[in-house]
Amino acid sequence: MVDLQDLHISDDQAEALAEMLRLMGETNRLKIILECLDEPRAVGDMAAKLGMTPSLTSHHLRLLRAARLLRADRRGKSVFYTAADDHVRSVVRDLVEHINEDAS
Amino acid sequence: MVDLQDLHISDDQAEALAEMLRLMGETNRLKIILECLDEPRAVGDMAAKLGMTPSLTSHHLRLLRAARLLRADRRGKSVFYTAADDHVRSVVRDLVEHINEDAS
DNA sequence: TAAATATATGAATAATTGTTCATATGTTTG
DNA sequence: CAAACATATGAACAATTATTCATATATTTA
Repeated sequence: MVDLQDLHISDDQAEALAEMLRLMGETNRLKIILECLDEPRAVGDMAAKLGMTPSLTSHHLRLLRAARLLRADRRGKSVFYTAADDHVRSVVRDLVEHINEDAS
Repeated sequence: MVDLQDLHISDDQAEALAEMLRLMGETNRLKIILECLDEPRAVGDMAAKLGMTPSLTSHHLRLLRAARLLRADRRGKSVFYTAADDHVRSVVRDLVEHINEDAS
């Protein structure tokens, strides 16, 4: 349970939070995040599954990586992306939970 | 606790979630949402506090209202905005919680 | 009812951002 | 080492979006 006071976040925190939300607020990127939330996914596989070019996928991945939402891990020719940490996983899961329980 | 399956949301849901995140992903709008999350706030008061013009504030409020994140309530000359429902409050609080506990 | 106050709206512009395409880099395999 | 494969990158362009400014609407008060 969150107290009212806790909602007063600093300007810097508001900007940081907004940046994270902005990154998640694009459908393609959100889908990418969801794809590689639980297990590492190769760039090409995601591109194919989500119907986008590898190039575009890579551009989005770069933003997500720069923001430390995802991390990259090369295995041979492929590069696998995963959620950077449990914090990210937790945030995204909470959001999905909310969407799912929202029957309105 | 969320099972892996729960993260597979439909395309429509992904778009809906992305739209919500996109709206929250702009610093001014996020601050507006935070302002009027717990108690109704007048447009002018928010504009003054957040250092933005009433016009711009109103434009943002229109988007938030259209997306049913906030609802408007006129009292005399002023219009007060509040979080549309507990779902919205809950989502935003969860996000703020995450930001606050993120000491990394 | 006229003036003052508060908010909303539309059009125009500025700024940001998503996408594409050509090309480069890194890695494996013949 | 050359060819093939996977990903990344930069520049250019397209699309979206934030902001401003002028003006309109709604409400109260003199």
